[in-house]
Amino acid sequence: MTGKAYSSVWLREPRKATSPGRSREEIVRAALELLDEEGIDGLSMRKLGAKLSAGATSLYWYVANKDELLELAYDETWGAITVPDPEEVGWREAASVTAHSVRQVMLRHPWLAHLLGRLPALGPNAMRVADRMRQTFKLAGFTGYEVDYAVATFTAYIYGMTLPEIAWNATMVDGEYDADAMRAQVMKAAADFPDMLERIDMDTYEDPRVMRAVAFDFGLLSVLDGLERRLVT
Amino acid sequence: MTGKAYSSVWLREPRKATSPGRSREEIVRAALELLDEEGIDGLSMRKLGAKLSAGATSLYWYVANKDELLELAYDETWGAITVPDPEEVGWREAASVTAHSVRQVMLRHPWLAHLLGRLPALGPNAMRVADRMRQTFKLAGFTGYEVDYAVATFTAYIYGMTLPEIAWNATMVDGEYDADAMRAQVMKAAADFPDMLERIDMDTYEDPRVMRAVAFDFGLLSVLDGLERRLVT
DNA sequence: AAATCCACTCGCACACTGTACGAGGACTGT
DNA sequence: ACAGTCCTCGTACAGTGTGCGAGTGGATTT
Repeated sequence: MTGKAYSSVWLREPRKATSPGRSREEIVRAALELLDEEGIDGLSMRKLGAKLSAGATSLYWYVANKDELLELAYDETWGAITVPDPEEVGWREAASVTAHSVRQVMLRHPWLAHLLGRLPALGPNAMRVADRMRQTFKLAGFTGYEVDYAVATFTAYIYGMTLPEIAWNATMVDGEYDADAMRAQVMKAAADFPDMLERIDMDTYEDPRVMRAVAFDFGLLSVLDGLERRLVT
Repeated sequence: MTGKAYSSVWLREPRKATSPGRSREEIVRAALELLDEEGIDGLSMRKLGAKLSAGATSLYWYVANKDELLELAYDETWGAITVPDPEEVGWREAASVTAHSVRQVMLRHPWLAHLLGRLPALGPNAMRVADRMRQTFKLAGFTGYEVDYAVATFTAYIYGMTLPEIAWNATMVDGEYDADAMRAQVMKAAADFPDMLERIDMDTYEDPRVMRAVAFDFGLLSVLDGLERRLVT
């Protein structure tokens, strides 16, 4: 027996927008605003309805449920990602620009941290980016499954690096915590590990934003070098 | 003016367990069971209370709130991670074993996907692992901030690679979806991208579990090679 | 022995969530 | 005028985390 068909917004026909006022696009746009302003918990159907001067349940005409709405908003952000044509700029440059672009978009929409890697990325924008990434690593010289492995490694690095950065921003920058007080407390937690203590002490003299950016470049260079090395042998 | 002090379970004194019956440890253990069995949404204070034959709000004597409970459960899983002494086995071997161990633990506790990179990892177990990782990359030859960059790159890769794997398992393995039906639908979503279609077609002939493992090793090798390359120049 | 204290339990209540349902309104084509 | 379709939304339900305050039982102090 076959199981239930996998269901995603992208696998169904959208409702044709007959009414000029309300539309799926407008709802998604409003949802994005709410998400950017108040984060993932700030988006509730009631609030979204109010923002659109509509009843909460009216939205269910355009969107099957909240998850579907998130899928739509999710794909929308993929649209903002720049993926240069690798044929023009070379694969390393293309990969590098892509990586930085993904990071920037993630930092601009911190709520993505809760969706990335959880939702299937089947929307047209995500597909476009994924396709371009494949082209990039094909041009680099990968073939067969190794194209996938390379893309997976590359994106894994970007996600894994940016995710904690978002979390950090959420508690420290937007949050209401005092940096000095926090460091003092973290040092208490690390009391048993002299090396970690020394490490934390170093933090005092550096701008964490800059550090993050430098770390990202360092890691990106490493990952691309490591991938390139798979090609020569 | 100073902001609010950052608050985490680890930065407070735990309540001494005077009562023999209920204790913080027992609550965390029960929470872990619930999380493993029913996932992150399966854990509610009421359900957890019922499991322990207690009222939901009784737990608040031992734990300040749900987030704190999650912090405790979170750290518990770090305890299961194997980090070999790099002095004994060499840094590459130590890193490799660590990476695989983290992946295994994550796959065994899929709910971690919702916490990793979101919660600060300040618990004793997480600290132990972090410290060992630093030793590993110090032994490799990194110094100063580069130790951090290397560790961050390394862990970013592991998280970023395993996170989507967990999501995939959740929908396909534990989920109720039919693989063939899903592939057919995904192909529809990728209709505009001939290269992606070709790629999806390849999937038919491979065991995805094996593919994931191979991909992980491929990427790990790349990352470690890339990091090693930072040392020689 | 009596009184006080404190560790602990928990029922109730509040504000909030997603969304199923079904009654209605508005507009179209016949 | 009637039928049908598109669209709105009030109400309701089952759930969530958790603040509050009353209550209980055992140990400590007077």
